Amino acid sequence: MSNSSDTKAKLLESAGPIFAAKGYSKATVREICDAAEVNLAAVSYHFGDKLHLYIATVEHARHWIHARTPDRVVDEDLPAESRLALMINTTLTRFLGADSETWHLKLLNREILNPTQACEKLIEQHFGKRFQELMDLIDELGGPGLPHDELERMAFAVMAQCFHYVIAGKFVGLMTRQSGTGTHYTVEELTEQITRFCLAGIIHWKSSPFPDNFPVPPKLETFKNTVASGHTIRLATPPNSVSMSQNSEQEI
Amino acid sequence: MSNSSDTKAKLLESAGPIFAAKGYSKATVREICDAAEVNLAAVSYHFGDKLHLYIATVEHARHWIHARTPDRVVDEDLPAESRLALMINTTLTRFLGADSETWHLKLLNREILNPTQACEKLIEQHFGKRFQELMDLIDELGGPGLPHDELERMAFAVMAQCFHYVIAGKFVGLMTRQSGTGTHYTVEELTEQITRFCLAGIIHWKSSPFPDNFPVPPKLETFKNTVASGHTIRLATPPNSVSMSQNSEQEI
DNA sequence: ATTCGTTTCATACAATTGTTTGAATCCCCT
DNA sequence: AGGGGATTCAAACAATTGTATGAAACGAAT
Repeated sequence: MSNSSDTKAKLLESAGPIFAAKGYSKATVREICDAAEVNLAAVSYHFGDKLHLYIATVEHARHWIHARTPDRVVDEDLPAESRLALMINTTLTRFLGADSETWHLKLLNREILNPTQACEKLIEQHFGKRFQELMDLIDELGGPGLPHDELERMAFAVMAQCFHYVIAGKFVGLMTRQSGTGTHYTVEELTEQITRFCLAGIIHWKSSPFPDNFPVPPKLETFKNTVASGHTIRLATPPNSVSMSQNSEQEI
Repeated sequence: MSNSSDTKAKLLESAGPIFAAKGYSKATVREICDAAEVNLAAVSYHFGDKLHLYIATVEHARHWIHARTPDRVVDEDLPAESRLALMINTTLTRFLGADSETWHLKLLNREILNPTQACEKLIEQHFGKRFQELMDLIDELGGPGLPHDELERMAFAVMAQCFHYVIAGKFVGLMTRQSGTGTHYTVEELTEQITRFCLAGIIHWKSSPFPDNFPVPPKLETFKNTVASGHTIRLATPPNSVSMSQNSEQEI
């Protein structure tokens, strides 16, 4: 064995930033091996092929993030409002904070936008648990006994606002370019904004009515009126395993 | 000139779904020309190169979407709550409705996630105006005189929730896979959910306090405590023009 | 009908990429 | 010391891709 794990580790460390910066298909095995200062055939020897090197790299990134920013242990005596603020702040710090520039986080962002097998493990080992905690918190805040689907969608409402500035960050930057408000999107300001907004939304959820004079199913003029209403959006590929498919990949 | 515009149009029509499905770099000129049933050299002749074919295709998609689902003219007499619901429903219908499966919308989604020159035009000609309308509406609902930055971030809160199920749709699908609540994410249910949640958030915004006993800047254990606080997130590339850069492209 | 600019075509080129191969080298164990 | 498996290496292969080339076909104006 000797220094086998040495080149393997060097490959993982070097593949990370390249995969994170250029994506899977645009990253070349050659430049990864060059960066790692190992031979070209090392990938094939240690990982089988490029795909399995990628999967191993994502796993490595997950371990790094988890070891570096572990889930904070919340004090049970803390009021629910503060715990929500804490949770939002933790998420924002993870995604927008100092570590947001590391390849580890960029790679995880990729997996959120375009999940592969590695993302499933991510959900099993991390996101699933945190999401359940968030739903419990919302149930505690919004008055108990909320239907599961409403609870779930509200949890996504919180997550969506945290994720938005990461995954659509470039778009936000373009939108705010002329108003010059780019400096108002710090972790602190966003923590306060999202917390207050979501707290108001959760606490007043039950008493917030949907406008009853909402215009009838407003099918657009040229819209196909067959499935314009009641259309269920497709959410990922069916129950099957998410794999590295050739088509429909998120890329540019 | 003769049938020059014919092959040009055929190229645009055929390049659209391919670019939308596979992204810019993974789409090949060969398959586009095969689909369009034109010669390989036609791209070089009519558009110069592959990049300018892509830009022209995005422009074409924008025109198609705009002609197919024009902005609805809202009745000024409608209460602000209903107008917000209408706006949310329109956005959701556009992004999750029947047209969400068309290549035109998929291509625009790509531009939101990873803007190029084409996205700047998109913002100038469409998103910018709609965003201003949304801010005006929020100002009307949340009690007038809200600071511009708060207004802007609240507008993003609305947008974030609408966009979330599109850009992170696969992730949402994986998260809800075991709870079996995938059927609860229709345009109608999401319209009601997001509208009620945001209405509560906007209307009770001023009276929603940030928890004062929020734990001090909770720097994580192993966190670099230099820039852990007050770190401004990077939003897109600086004031310069967004172009098709080699690195840091959203892809997989 | 001839001419000339425009457009299309088959083909080739140069560059890049993932993967394989077989020999050379290293390192541990007896 | 040396045998032998594990590892590394340089080189090459096969496939793909963007682009260039020069000839052929077309169409309208003279």
